[in-house]
Amino acid sequence: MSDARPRVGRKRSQEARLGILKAALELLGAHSYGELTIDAIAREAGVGKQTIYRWWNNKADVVLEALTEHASAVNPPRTESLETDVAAFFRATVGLLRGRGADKRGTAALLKGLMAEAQLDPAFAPRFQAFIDVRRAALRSVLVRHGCARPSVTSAVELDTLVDMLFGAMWYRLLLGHAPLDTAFAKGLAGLAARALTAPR
Amino acid sequence: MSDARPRVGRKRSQEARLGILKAALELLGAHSYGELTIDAIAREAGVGKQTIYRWWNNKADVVLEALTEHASAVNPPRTESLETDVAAFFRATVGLLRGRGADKRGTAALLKGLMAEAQLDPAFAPRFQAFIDVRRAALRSVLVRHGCARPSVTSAVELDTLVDMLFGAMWYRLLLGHAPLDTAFAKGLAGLAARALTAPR
Amino acid sequence: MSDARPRVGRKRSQEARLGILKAALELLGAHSYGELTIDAIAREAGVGKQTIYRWWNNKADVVLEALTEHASAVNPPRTESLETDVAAFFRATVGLLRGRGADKRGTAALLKGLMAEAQLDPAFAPRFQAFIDVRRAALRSVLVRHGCARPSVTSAVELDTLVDMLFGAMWYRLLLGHAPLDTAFAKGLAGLAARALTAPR
Amino acid sequence: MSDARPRVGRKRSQEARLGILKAALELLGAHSYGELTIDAIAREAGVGKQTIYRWWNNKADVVLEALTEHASAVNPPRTESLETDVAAFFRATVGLLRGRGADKRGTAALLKGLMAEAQLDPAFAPRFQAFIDVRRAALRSVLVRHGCARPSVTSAVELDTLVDMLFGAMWYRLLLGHAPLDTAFAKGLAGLAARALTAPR
DNA sequence: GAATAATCGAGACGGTACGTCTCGTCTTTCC
DNA sequence: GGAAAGACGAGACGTACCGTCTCGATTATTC
Repeated sequence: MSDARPRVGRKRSQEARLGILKAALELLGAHSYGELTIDAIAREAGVGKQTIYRWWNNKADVVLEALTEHASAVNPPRTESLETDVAAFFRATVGLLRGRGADKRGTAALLKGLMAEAQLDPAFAPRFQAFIDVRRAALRSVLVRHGCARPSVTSAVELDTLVDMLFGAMWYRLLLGHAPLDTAFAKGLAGLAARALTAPR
Repeated sequence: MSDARPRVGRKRSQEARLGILKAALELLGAHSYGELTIDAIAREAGVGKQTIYRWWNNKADVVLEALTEHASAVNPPRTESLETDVAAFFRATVGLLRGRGADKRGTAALLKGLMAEAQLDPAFAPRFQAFIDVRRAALRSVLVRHGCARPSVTSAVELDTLVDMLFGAMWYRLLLGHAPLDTAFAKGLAGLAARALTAPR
Repeated sequence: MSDARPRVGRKRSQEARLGILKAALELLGAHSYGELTIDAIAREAGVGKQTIYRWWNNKADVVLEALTEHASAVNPPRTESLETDVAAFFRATVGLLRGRGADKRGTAALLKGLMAEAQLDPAFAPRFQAFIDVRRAALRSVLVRHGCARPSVTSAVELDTLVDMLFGAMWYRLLLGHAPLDTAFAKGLAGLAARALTAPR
Repeated sequence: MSDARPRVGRKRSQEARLGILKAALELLGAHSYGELTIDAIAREAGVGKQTIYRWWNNKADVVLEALTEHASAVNPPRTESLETDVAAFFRATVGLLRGRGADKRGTAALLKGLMAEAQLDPAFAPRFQAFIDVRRAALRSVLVRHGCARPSVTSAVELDTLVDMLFGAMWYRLLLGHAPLDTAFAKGLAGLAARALTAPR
């Protein structure tokens, strides 16, 4: 199953790999995603450009891996309230709670850049898609757990639509920035979702 | 208010202006937004690059103007059913009904490109925002008309959240392409929205 | 005959052109030809790389033009003695007399580099050839003037061979550096040539 | 004198050594010297790059060794005529008679490449010099044998100059390719040399 | 026969120049 | 003064080799 091909030759340098991811995040802390450059990453990481191109296709791939590496595992809390769970979910996704150092600008800028890149580079889209799908599945499981499992109430299609509405609203605000992505918003979102689920047909 | 500046000298060539917008749309029909280039637009339109930069800031501005020029006025139908109205709205926005010629790939690619640009170019973001706001206001007015005006039922904040959910879901699918943006989706969306509005607190 | 094509558009910047040639010569004064870089020339000249590639094919072309621009016209002195003329010719070619400033290392290094490039880059060879041909023709005319015109004495083929011997010896010493390229050498060369011409068959 | 260092450990693989030299020559048969690459040699020879760098400094060193390995010993024929000897000498040097297989393009391309490298790489120059010196000494001995030994006729300096003229002419034509390096040329060269030696002062 | 040591094929590494591309500006000539 | 043409400075792109390094495997020698 595993293609254990690289048995000979020098092994991939983890130092270089982590250095590149770290450099990407640090540069994203100081400049916008659009200003990020493979050249700059290589310079900052003290690495040859070829070492980046050997393992990634472009800066979007690097940033995506930096994000997944950096992001803690997606295990949303299992509380009683759907509102709380959804809010926690958004917090985890957008990184409302800023980290230390390089994370100054939050994960938001990073996510926006990746979404932009997925639009401009068709080759990157599926990789970004896969990242997104994990989140979608997680949110979906939260909704299922909160009592939308009965087919009589909500069909699978409706469930997917609801996931799109929730995540869609989040991304919409994230991308456009016309309104804050705060807890109140998450609560309102969850409330509307709950009412949609419990309303009589 | 009116800066009556261009009183002397040659007048702006409408031929050039329309040629540029037309060239941009035609090129977008053949290639992706990311591949679009100011140089290519100028070449295709038989125009000097300076003529473009004199009136627009970058390709995103050109494309945005081409879109607004091209897009028919936003006047969604006023039917009895919220579902129908929402579906019509989406059709008008995304251009589900493909046009002829340059519009082969639909407006979808164009919108995705503009959203991407708004993420990467901070200067373009507000202009794109303005374009978006018009749509948001229109959808909001549709919702209001369909009986969500009573403060007892839905607060203004909730209404905004609902708009974000509807438009968000649409953009989410548009940008990620994980599911079709068809009429069924529009109907499902509208149905969930209606139930959220009518459910008991 | 003259392709008077570029009638519109910005004209070629002579400032840039001369700046590039000057930068190339200055860098050659400080480093060897092999160390010379298009990047460095562009940086030194304060010029975009594309401006170099627009008018030249590679660094060899730049250096060749810098050399011809810099070299004064080839008009060897017309003295009575063949020895003197040949010596003067070599002096003019190799640049035994060092110039001021950028010419510190003499033209020698430059010529060696161009000859090397002509071996490595087939596309450059004919351009270098043309440069060489001018010199060959000039030396040949010197020989003719000094009494080798009588077909009874020297055939055209022999004359060519003699030119190859004279220039060949010069280049041989220039390229290998096993012996000095001084006036004594030039005199000895001319003496042997004169004897070869005047010897009985 | 002998640095009996490698007393323990694995011995140098002659298979690898010969494979590298063979690969270099074969690649030189198919491409120009300038296109030759250490990477390509290693790949073609099925050898690690380090194995090349352990024993040679760069591709010029490899090619030079391939040449000396490949070249038959320099023992020019001792005939009565100076013309014949010189012609034979050139044939042996340039390899006018093409070999079979890898030698398709003759030794010419190889020699040109080495001369070019000697100009660009100061570290390689002396090694190439040594190769050249052997040839020079051989040609010189030929001239001496043919009666130029009497100091009354030709001084040592003049003899050196004559060698430079002969070899110089050959290299000049080899490098520039403006005229063929055939037997007629060799004969003409030898004839002029003979006349220069026998002419009265 | 184990320990030591040097070589081997493989291939990743840091570095650097390459030649191309697009950007947004500037200059020229024409209208 | 606008427009078409096109050169300009700037700088990132992705590729190609360079010469070095790290692997694990393979011979030799030495203890």
